[in-house]
Amino acid sequence: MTTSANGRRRPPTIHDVAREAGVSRGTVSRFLNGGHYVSPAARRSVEAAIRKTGYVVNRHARSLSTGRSDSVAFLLTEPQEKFFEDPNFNVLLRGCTEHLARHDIPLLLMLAATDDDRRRLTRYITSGHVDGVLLVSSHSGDPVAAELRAAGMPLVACGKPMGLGSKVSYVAADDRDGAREMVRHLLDAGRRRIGMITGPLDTPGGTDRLAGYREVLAEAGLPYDPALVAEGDYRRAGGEEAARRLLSRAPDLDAVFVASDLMAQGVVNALHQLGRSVPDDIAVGGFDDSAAATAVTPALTTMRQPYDRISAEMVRMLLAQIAGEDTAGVILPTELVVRDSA
Amino acid sequence: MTTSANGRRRPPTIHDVAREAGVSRGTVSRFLNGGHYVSPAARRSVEAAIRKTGYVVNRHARSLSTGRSDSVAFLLTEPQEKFFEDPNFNVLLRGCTEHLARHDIPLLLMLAATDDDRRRLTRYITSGHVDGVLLVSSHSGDPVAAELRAAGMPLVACGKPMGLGSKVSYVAADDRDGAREMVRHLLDAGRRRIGMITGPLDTPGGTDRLAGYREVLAEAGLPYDPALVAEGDYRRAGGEEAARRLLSRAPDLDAVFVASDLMAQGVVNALHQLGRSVPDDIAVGGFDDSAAATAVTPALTTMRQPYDRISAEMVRMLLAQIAGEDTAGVILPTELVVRDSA
DNA sequence: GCCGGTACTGTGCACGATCACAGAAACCGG
DNA sequence: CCGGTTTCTGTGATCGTGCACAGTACCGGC
Repeated sequence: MTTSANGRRRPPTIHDVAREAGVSRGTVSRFLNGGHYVSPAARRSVEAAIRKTGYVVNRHARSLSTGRSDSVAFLLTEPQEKFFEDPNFNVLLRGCTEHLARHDIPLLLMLAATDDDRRRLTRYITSGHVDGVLLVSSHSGDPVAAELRAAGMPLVACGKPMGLGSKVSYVAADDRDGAREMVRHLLDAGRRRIGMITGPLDTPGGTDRLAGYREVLAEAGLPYDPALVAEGDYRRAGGEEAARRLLSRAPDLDAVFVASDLMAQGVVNALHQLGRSVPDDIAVGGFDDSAAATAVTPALTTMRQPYDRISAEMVRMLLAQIAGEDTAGVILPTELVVRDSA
Repeated sequence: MTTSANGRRRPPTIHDVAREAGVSRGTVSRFLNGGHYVSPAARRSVEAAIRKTGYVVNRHARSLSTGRSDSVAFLLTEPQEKFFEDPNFNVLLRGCTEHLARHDIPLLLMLAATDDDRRRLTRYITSGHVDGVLLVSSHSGDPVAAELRAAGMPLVACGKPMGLGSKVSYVAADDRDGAREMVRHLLDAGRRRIGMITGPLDTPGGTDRLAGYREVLAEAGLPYDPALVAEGDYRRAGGEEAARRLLSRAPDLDAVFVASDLMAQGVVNALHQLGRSVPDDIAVGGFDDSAAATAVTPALTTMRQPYDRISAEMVRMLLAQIAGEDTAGVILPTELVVRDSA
């Protein structure tokens, strides 16, 4: 006698509830979906029957019938470590979860580190399990995006996609303008030998911030010196390493614009170890205004990326696409946050 | 004229493929599921038809028919930041993903930070969208676990559950024995004033490691001094802070056993700032053997948790449960890794 | 008493797959 | 050429829902 009181394993169906409540399946179904056109008496007995049977709706059957799944994927097409380390990513993820929660839509995080994962998850997504996809990928010429769009899947990317022809909706911060403002801030503070540690230069975010840096230097009549620029990878350790490279090439730097706070944290550590004081010897400007900005001493002057607005906008656009509307790209402004490092 | 060549939006069904290939639905279905009893000629024309129509199986229909969903949830019932920071969590997650991939099963990561999220996701899970759940939660008297088990959902927890009556299968490292081995190692090195920074003491992992520490001290005839013990939260910053507390109370410590490498990293930083050298003044023993162990100088002596085996075991047990078998708890041994810090 | 309208209820079909089953075709040994 | 097995194929029935639709009951107004 191992099985419990109910010998059957089959979960209760809407039919069981209907029988228990003494009404028809249709009435139960109406009750479940808003409850319009259900008499108070029927409503009460259905409620009781649901409690008694422990009924939960079978989402496969519902989805098959309606064509919707009422869930959304958050797809990460790169190794998760890189993003999990970044406080901003957590803010973005949390924001998307919360905004979707208002519509009672669960968010499924899918991690695709390998090509094999990508294939498996692409198939999973296109086979109807989600209504739409929020995509995060720094190398955003991502074939996955094109593939999902081709399958007619609603999709919004975080960050400007690389290929312009792909017609992928996106939400991004204004990288170029943000970089301009930060470099101008450094110039206004009297700095003249300003270096930069960029993000990966095969991504739009990486190149746009570099472009802003170069523009402002040119406008100020300062020469562009490639020796003052080092490429980083948005990670803490990468920033530390890039700072060492940069200072060995150009010991006379008086400021560095670093394309992410996480890297800037590494930069500040490296400068301390090299005996340079921040900001007296060298000013450091970050980017993101992530938790890393205030976790370091001195606290970072940085460009705030409006991650709360970005997640809100991504969700809004995705729901619009799911509802059948077309959406385009959105670029949101950044904001200078002056603290102690510059 | 905004729509593309095919005016309809309806994705192709198995029926469309069958018609295109000149065979019946049954034959296409057999082809899709292993391909037994399908003649070579039929096979070829079905393959061609699938390519031509761009057919992908509708998983809702399949799941409705089979009762399976061929996907698994990885449920995190606490704020993600805490776990995402931990390199071990990434190893565990990656391991589960890979082991499931061998069975072609996608893993869906579900984050439940709030009670609201927990309700939503519990409903989502019990309504049939996944075949089983891998649960990670440090406060593992988790009501979610009990609820899912009550609904008959296969479930394996990472870490020993708090309530013994809950009958939840789990996989855990041998915390008590690991702690014993580390403290014995510190004693063997001649240390006598050994402090400890624990994990949260409302979790089994936290109390078991503390128990091991106390046992070995007692066996060595050393007194247990509560002033030498501080409670931490497994996070880097928490370790740093706990170390300061500990040293202000007991400046004559000659060793600390820290219940996680991430905290130990913070401890080493704090000790450096306080002018103590590691391991000469104070030896530091960690726990986990995570990436943090080698990211710090000196590299940490630590207890390795076999995360690759843990993930393998969790997946194996979950699949067994899905197949209808019963599984119990599994405790895996840890291993002392001697490096420079102790 | 008939009318139109509103509130409510039940029936049957559709969704897109799997699966059991029956029957056809092919093969094979005697 | 027969009976028996194996291989292959198509035809319903089925899974649990939502939804369109038909139908009932009640109500107020002329």
